[in-house]
Amino acid sequence: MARTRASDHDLQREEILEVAARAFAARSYPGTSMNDLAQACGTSKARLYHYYPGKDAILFDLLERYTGRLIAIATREAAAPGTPQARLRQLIHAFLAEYEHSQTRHIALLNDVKFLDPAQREPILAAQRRVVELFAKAIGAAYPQRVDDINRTALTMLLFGMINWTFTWLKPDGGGRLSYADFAQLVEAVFMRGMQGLPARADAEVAGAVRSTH
Amino acid sequence: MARTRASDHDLQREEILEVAARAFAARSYPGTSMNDLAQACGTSKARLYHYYPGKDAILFDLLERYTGRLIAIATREAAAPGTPQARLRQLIHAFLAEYEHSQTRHIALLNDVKFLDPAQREPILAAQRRVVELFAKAIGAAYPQRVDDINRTALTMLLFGMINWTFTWLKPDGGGRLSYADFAQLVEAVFMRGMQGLPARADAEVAGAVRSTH
DNA sequence: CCTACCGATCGGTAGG
DNA sequence: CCTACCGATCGGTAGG
Repeated sequence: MARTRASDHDLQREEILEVAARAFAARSYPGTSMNDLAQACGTSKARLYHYYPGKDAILFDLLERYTGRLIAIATREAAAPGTPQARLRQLIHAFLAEYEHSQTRHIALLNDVKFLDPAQREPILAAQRRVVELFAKAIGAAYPQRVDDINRTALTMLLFGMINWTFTWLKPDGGGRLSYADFAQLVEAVFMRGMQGLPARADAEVAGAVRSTH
Repeated sequence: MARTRASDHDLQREEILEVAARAFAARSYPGTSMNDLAQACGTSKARLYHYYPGKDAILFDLLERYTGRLIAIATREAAAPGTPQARLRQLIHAFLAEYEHSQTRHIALLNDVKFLDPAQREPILAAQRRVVELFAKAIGAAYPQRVDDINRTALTMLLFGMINWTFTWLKPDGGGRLSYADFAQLVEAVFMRGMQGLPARADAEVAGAVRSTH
């Protein structure tokens, strides 16, 4: 046998997570029973309990893996070459590319974190905060004169709002006339042009003026 | 007695809806039992069943009233005086003002429509489509040269994305430094400036040219 | 005689 | 890794 016991175990868990993400997205976490999951997996409830100690462990593993992937993408793009604006553009495109094939996991992340107990919920929320922070940094670096402590979070959530709920209307792989890549282009155009329209910070101008007179 | 039987009945139902919206927002529809609702209302389950024939009827009444309010707002703003751009600006502000004090109902609308059976779900979805359509019309009227059949839905959902998930991060009434009205200003600035950056439609330009040469 | 409820419990099913 | 179950709780309804 080529595959070891451990790797097979992991493969089984991945299949369970795939099915669970679909079920949680369709009926939510409390609306999905372990019997639902067993049936969707074509197996028994007892078999599920062999791979995971409980329903919550399935949700936690699912969300931990997914948020880990989002952090990896955001971290990778933050270290990419090019100008800050080019990096922000790449970040938008990279996230929408990920969202295109992670719809069910994304829905579970947005709707079901609240059903984890605090000890499991906290690391997931921390990961989400980390992703938001990486976006905030990317926006601030691209538009240093437009972003301040007051509008920083709002601008970040405004950009997230544009891309984070595509699953509600945009289907993957050419269901409609507009692809995820097309939409990324549109988000980039509207957001980045929109940022240029914001008033420049007074202190940013002063800092520049001070620097230029010394 | 000043209050009639009917109006008292209606008052009771409104109080139930208020509590139910809070519960559904916090724990989702399937995660909320009739016992939970009864306890939160400080009453008995039997009393709940006196006012509503079932749990689903509570969710339906809640969502029907809320979507009705959203349609009323969008319809009112569509008929307001001023330029198309001023109307779009007013529409953004009016929706964010509504969202500020409808957070729990809004969460229930976004997460729990799927738990209604098809006969009850369809009118709610139709109402949502109506709201989207009114926004699409407002955007198209404000920027006739930037909107076409391909980007119309995407631009509408992009604007909805900016405002529709404020409940995830923006708290009502000055919890933070940024108010809902401030955020509406920011959305207006970024979106409307962003729209100006989109390429003008070829046929729109041609139509204008044709008109000017005749 | 109806409405507006009550305490108690129905038949089934949840996670484990 | 299945069958046979558990304590508890689900949405909904009985009699009075």
